[in-house]
Amino acid sequence: MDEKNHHFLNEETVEDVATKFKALADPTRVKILYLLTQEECSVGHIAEVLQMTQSAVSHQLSYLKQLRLVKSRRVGQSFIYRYDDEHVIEILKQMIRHSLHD
Amino acid sequence: MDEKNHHFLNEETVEDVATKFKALADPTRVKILYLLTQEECSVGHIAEVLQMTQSAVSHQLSYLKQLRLVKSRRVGQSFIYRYDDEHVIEILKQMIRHSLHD
DNA sequence: TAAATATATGAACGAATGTTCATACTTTTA
DNA sequence: TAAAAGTATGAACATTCGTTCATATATTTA
Repeated sequence: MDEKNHHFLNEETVEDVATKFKALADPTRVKILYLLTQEECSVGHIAEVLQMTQSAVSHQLSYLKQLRLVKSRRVGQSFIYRYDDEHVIEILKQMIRHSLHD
Repeated sequence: MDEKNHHFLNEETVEDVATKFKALADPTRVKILYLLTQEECSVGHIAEVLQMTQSAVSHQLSYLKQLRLVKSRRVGQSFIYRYDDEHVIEILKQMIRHSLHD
């Protein structure tokens, strides 16, 4: 077994992969991102729909934005958020399908 | 926007999805699972290849086993591990591809 | 321009996480 | 059967995480 040639991922790639999965590794963020697959949302709307405080939602959106998984634009006094990484969203949908079919 | 009909995931599904992503949300576990995509491995072999202590590897394998992402069989005094959830492995590979192509 | 509305942000706190260390368990070998 | 080898496991520890609370910032409205 020790003779076998392994293919290794460089450390940077491993960290990046783990970081992106971490973004999906929390129920609140799963709910937020799943909601954003269906429509653009303001912070307040998300908070209302998910029954969470405005602050908690805002913190999580900041987190997701920093990873470029969502982006926002100002509309009046609101900020409208939408997802910004189709590949990650596709992976989220795939995991949801996997969970539902078991 | 508030008129729109949302599709909601039930709480159980959300938790399951987040739990599975959490399993992939750590560099060590990414490395272990990626290694297991290439060959079955004993605990000691993984520890040697990944330059980690036997204990740390064993703990992570227990964690992954509990989630049914890997399984093991005894061979002499060793335990040989392999992955046990093809869908999750496919998702891991997909995220790796995503990271490499950006 | 003062009040109201929507969001962002920093501090604080308890809970969860990943590793290490010591040790127990199981199988093989001498 | 005693020692060696491979693995599992529980406790402890520092670190990270997600939320809450209080408050700051920015835009709109009266």
